[in-house]
Amino acid sequence: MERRHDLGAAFAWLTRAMVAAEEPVLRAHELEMWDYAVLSALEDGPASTQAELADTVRRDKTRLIPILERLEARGLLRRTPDPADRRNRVVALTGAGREVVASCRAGIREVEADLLADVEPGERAIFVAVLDRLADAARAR
Amino acid sequence: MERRHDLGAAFAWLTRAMVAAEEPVLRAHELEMWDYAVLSALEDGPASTQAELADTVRRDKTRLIPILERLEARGLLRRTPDPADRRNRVVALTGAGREVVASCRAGIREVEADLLADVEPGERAIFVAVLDRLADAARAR
DNA sequence: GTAGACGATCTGCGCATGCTTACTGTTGTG
DNA sequence: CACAACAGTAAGCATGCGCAGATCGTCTAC
Repeated sequence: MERRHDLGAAFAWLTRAMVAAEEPVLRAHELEMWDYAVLSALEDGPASTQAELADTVRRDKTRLIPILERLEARGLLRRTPDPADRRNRVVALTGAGREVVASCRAGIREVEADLLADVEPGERAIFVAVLDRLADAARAR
Repeated sequence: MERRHDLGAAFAWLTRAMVAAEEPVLRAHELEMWDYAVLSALEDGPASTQAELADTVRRDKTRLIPILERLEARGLLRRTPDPADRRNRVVALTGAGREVVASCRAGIREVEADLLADVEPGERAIFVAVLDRLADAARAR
């Protein structure tokens, strides 16, 4: 019987550690973790409704609203009424938002590199690839 | 520039997914997640103080107390005053506790196997090994 | 056109969390 | 012996969370 931590426990610890390690990066850009999550989700393209955006970032749609307002007030994103269905508000990054999230990501990549510094490059690549696939699968559920 | 999720986001999603997937296993043993975490932490040996135990499971010591009382009432662990320093209560698994946690772990290993089912065995071994090492490092901080 | 569905928003409930304070019993140090 | 430090316990506070309900404006199907 192999002797190791439960995967769930390992994921939980690493989540905590990453949140803590990334906090200075986000604070340097005056962003909360959820702000970054939202901006990051919009990088692949606008969200056609706020409800859809709430779903992709796994956050309650009512709790998402203050975040969107803050980010819009800072000029990082725009909410435009959808002319085809005026119930919807399309959420899209602005140029400034794209810059901020790119800068954040660069900082976060450094933190990640630090975490993985002691892992041999070959194993590191496999680890990251598998993690990415598993995350996709977990997200799809 | 490689196109992938942030590690932190991946860890967070997988944590959620594992908590959800393991819930039926724990419920079958009438355990909360924290109950399992406590019992699991005690598997390697008794905790010489409750504060130390709280620290290893990363839980506030005052919040740990009701958990310990519940588990002790169910006969899964024992809190014995330390004769050498009667301020301390040594927390140790009972035989029943050891059985329950072993049974839980077996169920959780199945859930984990399910998660990793689509990963090729060689990559799976590397992934699990690296994850385990990273978790240890994150925990030590 | 009327009814039902849906998106955005607001408000509030219940729950879990980490922290803080306070109290008691115990230890050991000066 | 007195006093500071520490473990265990209890109680309270502020925060953040998901979720439910209500409202309003907007579609869409009949």
